[in-house]
Amino acid sequence: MTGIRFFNTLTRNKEDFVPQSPGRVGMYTCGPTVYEYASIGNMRAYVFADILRRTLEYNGLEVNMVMNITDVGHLVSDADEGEDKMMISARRERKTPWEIARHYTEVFLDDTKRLNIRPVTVLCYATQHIPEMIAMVQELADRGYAYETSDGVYFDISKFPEYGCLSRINLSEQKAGARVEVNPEKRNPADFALWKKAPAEHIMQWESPWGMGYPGWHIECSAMGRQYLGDQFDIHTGGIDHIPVHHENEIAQTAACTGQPAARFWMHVEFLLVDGGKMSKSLGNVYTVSDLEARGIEPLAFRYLCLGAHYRAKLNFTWEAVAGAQKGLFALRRAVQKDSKEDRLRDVQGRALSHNALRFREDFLQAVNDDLNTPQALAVLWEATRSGLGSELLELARDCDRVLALDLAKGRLGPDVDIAAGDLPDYVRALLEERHQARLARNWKRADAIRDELAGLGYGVKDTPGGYQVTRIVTPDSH
RNA sequence: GGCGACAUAGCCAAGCGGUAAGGCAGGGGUCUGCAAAACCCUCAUCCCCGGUUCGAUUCCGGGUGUCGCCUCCA
Repeated sequence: MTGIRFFNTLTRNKEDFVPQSPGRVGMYTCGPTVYEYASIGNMRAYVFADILRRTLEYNGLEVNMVMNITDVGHLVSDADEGEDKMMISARRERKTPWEIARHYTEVFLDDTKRLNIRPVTVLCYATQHIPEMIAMVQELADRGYAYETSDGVYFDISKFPEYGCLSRINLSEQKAGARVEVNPEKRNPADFALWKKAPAEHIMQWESPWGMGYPGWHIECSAMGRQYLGDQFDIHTGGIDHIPVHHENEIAQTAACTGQPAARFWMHVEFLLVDGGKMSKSLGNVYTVSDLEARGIEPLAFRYLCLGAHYRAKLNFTWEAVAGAQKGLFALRRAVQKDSKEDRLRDVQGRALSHNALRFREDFLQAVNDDLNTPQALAVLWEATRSGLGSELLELARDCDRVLALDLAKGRLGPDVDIAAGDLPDYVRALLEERHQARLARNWKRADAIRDELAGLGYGVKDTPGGYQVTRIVTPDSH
């Protein structure tokens, strides 16, 4: 079997990946803070985590994948300043934080579904694990890593000399407080909140040894990761922006309790850029999966776009690029399904792949196992489409799709959607019939005129040896 | 100001010591009344300048440029 190699942020090296328990992998993915709609930038991170999970499973490993939903405690600033994001959205939308969380969680899960991201094994909500978090904060306090201030309980970074091991940051070189005023009660500028004492207006608050309050964002992940995966698990994933603060803090918290940095492998996805720069609200380019659909781009075309770039490289999102991805995906499916007539299909299904197809499968496996080189994996599949595999190509594609999840065997084949004849308005049917007669009479002029007319009405006609085919034209917005 | 990443054809991008994967777009062709689809062919010497090497897009140094983090964010 081809060995799996992953880039580990902790060591900055590609390393052989071997699960600590044979055959089983425990992984934790930092989930969304459900205070607004997730952008396609967020979704890239979850597509990545999904590809990682699927690749492990493709290798025959059983994956226990845990993801959190942060529905409390994520403040506006990671420096523990500002308000809880949930509270701000609640005020803005005149709803309770609970309603906010429920709504955005639902939309998020729906988006992941449309992107063919498999449901995780354990989806855990921060608000449902408060006791575990309190226990961990208490443990840190008992071990001398935490101290109480007037507004909360903080982690004392000076007690954890390894702090910075992930981001390789030298705290003494950082200009903490250069831009934001540091809480004067903090012993060290980079100390972070484990527990925040809640002001009366904060709706989400719980009883604790330090009074009413709510957990810090970082302790949420540490506590839940530990609860579901143990003191030391295999992989922890997240966005590259989490390296310096969130994951550094997670490592500090867990290691202070267990002596181990939570996960053996830390894997991080790069950012998705939009038009060469960061997406931002002020530029109005924070797109969601729904925005893509509104422009006629199917969610899976975005997934295809993500797969076309390596996860550790920045990916530049442009409308031209997704449109290209959409066309490429259609073409790939067409190539795969070309020979998938039902009878032939039944013929090949379940049969072992031929020597030729197995070679492609091996190349594909090698690509994804090499630190998830999905661009290379896609190239292998494209190569296979024109290598004369015949109907067996479909079986190969099905197999690859266990990782890619692009609906290769059943997805849409083009921008136009076929319509059943019965759904056509009478006048359209009349035009079609007239055109058909015109063609039989070799009256090309009249036939083409009708085709144009139908196009104006939103219907496409294609002539095939077996007759004509009608489609509803849903061309993507050309922007 | 401090730290870091990246720079490959019109676009999205692999490769990272032995003379550049793949997709989209473009050009040419086969087929079809035309169109669509399909198929075939075609389309780059890798930001600049030095250095190391038999040999560099791939390593080192210096430029230039872009992006990011330090402040919210996957």
